[in-house]
Amino acid sequence: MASGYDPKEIEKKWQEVWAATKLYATTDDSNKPKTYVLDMFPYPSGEGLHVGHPKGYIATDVYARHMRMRGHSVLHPMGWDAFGLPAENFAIKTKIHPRVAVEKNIARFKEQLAGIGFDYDWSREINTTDPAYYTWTQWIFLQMFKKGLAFQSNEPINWCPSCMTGLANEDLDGTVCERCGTEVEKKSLPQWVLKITAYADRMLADLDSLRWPEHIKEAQRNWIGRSEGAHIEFSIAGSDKKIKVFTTRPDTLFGATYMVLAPEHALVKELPISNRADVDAYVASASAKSEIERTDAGKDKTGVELKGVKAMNPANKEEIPVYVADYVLGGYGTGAIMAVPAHDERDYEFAKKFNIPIVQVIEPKFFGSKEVIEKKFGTTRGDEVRPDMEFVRREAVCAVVRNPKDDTYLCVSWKSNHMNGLVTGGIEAGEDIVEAARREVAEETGYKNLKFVRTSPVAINTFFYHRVKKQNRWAHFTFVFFDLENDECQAIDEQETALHEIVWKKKEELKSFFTVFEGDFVVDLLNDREYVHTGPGMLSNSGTFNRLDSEEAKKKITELVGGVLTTTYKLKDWVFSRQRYWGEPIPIIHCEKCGAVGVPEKDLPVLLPEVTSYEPSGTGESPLATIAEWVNTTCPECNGPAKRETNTMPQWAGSSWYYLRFIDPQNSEALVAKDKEKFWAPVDVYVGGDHAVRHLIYARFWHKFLYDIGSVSTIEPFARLEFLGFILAEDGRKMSKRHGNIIDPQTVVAEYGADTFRVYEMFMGPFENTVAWSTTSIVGTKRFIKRVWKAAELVQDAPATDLDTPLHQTIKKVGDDIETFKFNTAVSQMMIFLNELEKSGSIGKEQWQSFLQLLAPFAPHVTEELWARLGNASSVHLSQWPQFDEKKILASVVEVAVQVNGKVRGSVLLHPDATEAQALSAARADTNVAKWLSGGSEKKAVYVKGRIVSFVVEQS
RNA sequence: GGGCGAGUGGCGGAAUUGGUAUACGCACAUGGCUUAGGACCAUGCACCGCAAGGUUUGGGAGUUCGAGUCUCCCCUCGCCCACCA
Repeated sequence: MASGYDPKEIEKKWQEVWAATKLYATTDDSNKPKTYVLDMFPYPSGEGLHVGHPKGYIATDVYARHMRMRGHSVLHPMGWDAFGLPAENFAIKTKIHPRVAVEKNIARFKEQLAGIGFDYDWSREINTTDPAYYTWTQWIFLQMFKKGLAFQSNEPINWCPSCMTGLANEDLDGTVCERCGTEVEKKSLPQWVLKITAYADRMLADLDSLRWPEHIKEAQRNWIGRSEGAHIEFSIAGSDKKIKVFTTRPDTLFGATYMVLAPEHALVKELPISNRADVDAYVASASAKSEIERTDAGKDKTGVELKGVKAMNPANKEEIPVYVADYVLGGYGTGAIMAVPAHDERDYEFAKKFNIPIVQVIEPKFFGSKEVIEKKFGTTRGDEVRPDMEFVRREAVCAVVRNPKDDTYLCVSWKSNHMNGLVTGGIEAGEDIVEAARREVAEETGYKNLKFVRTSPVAINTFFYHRVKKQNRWAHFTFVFFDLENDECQAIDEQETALHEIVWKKKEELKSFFTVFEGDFVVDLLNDREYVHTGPGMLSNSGTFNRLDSEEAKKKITELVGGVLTTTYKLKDWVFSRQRYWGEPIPIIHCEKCGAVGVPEKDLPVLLPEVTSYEPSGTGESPLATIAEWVNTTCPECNGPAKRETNTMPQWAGSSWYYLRFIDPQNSEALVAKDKEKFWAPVDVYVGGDHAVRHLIYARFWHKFLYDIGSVSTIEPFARLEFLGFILAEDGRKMSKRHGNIIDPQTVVAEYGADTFRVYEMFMGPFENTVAWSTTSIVGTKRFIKRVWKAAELVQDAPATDLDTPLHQTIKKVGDDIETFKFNTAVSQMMIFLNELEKSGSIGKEQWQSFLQLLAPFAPHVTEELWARLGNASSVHLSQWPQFDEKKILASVVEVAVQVNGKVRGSVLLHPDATEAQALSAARADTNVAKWLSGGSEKKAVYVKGRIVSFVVEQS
């Protein structure tokens, strides 16, 4: 009889054994395949860990243990991202040195982690605030400085008046500081900036090679925000000044009917404006407005015309007005736009409000090639464009007739070829468009009392093959909207009646009803009275460019007006200085004679000096600036008097390369030794969530730089990324001190044991899902572990043959599921196996060992104990992962459901290799199936091997 | 407004990718064992129905012998980005 399951005792015992035997020491053993598994390392906050933090750590632990059992050399390290504002703000409040607070927090974190039973090799622990670590952070900065990728700038930056430091765009939450929520200001300070934009295209392109969740890749793309377009200059009448704009749509230039300058734009001050007072007032009110108000996309457009100023549209040489408006942002593109109200919703809204002309220059184009039609309808209908035929262009009209009584639309359905559409027809020479539409409606449908509502400003071009006229047609459709006044009908020509029938359809039925391929567009048009066509198309009202495709026109029109095709990014260069104490000193010395000089590499690290006060000066200088003996130094180049750079690096610096240091944490010669880097890099699986987008951008940027200077051998740092879903408190809110709903993992481990805790976190739901903690549900996994404990009593020498199939299915599923991070179903499969085991009543020793091995990555302590009790001398965690036998996965008999007319009427037991004939006859022999078959004549019978038998019976 | 994703029992969630929907677990119910139990064991548990049977994966249509899964329309929710020219 085994004694009762006591997690406290066995967990402590094995953790001590593992530590004493250095069971998890990482070996750089290049004879084995390698796996590098990494969590986003934590910031050791004063709050300690809550049960949400270890979820990712458990996942990587399971994955790492499993890969080790599969014979891999495994690197699974842990460390601390310990620079940053919270520790510093705490220091300001308490006068305790941030280093002291950080050490204390780390000790607490380690204590909390210790009880969970991770397989970290603590000899590789790193800490970003350790001089032996940050010397290499500074070294990387120096290499960037040498390559001109780190440079000084005086441009106005975001300044948080509360944190008293400059911030990168990425540190903002909209327009407020993401740490303290204070509205940021613009401030001009000398800043260090990293040229991350130089890597934008590579960061974009190399995403394709990564095994990352699509939504994270998409977030990276959005963050980089590449857009291709052109810079175009507009001259100003009576001035030599020019307005330079960036546009992604140079093809719409002929439709640019006004221009807008951002309130911050330099020209607003410089131009000879006759209503100066109004303009200045507007600019002042725009800058006074909180940026949240200003950038709220939903709000009404505001702006003021610059009177006395006219710009010239370089395409059609027309004079157009210039406005200042805050819907144009100073920080993007050139801070000025050409406005094309016909093809941009924001410009449209503004133009409507200020009565500015709207000129359509792009007409939607629907080209009915064979491919397009096949893709949309899955089949061709004979109206596809004939590739070798000329097009005959016709002016045409499309009548949109609404019956206001029941809100339905008049449609016609052609009998001969199943075409469903609206009433359309050609416009006769000299005929008015609206008259033509009325005539077509009357001829085709008989309705004659129509109230004209509007014509759509947007015309479209449809290219198709006219089956009756046997020619390629290019129909230029204008839309005319009517309301039906009454049902009065005139007689329709019999010929017409024979061709088609009339149907009234509700708006929401139209999309599926239409079989003309411009149908979707027509529905959009009637859904949206203010429809603005922002897509591609065919040019109109554009002089010699008319009828050109918009894509081609982009280049040609840019050339015409002397513009330059160019690419811009949302991503801005990275403002890299912080005016704070607790960060890596930027290793630069300012000399009056030599300028900014890099600290020689032999003098690294530039140690963070001791200070008496951690307060930022508030003048834009860091606390370091107050330490004269540290600041004053000599220039490494001319030996003259010089001053140290007093700004520090942002918290992101240390985390941008830490994954490399784990590979070779003690190296004092290089940030990582080449051979070790070659062996371990890249990170095979990287796990995290939350602020991942920015961290990933920065780390990828640094990594690519390190690749360029030969420090690393891979172009990307993280080959595979798994996104972590968070754990919420039981009340569904985030766990926080403020809500008082934090659950400490130590409490849970003390009450349920580490193995239960680990299995529960993996079983809670899909790994990427956000799930609320549940103190009631965790007992389920506790029961499971206890039942495993008890099942050890069922072990016998002889294998239980009835467990062969479930065991081998479980081996396969658990292995596959760990590989794909589907831990919840891996656990559930092991529960299923345990149920089978208990039902069977006995299990062979070998089978039991295999099961323990499968469970070992999830519940390392209890499995180690039971493994040892079987007489194994070495650890289960170093044992070899069990192999499944394909043959044993297949059961010797399978239960196959039998359907009659789609309903399950019985099931039959079949050999997996049974033939269709055998399956069908067995199915027919089932009494209940026979009953349902006897009601009629059998039309069809299907057998899908091992799955299903399906009969179709026609009732007689 | 844009992008991405998701809607399955009272709850967390499964479903070999088009093949018996609701696995596994929680909660709940009944019974057992117990001095006791927030321990353990057994049974039941999508819905309607005494049953035969019928209905059910947000709603509606379609393709198919067969749809949670594929196609179209509509509704709801979540996340990220948001006047990016």
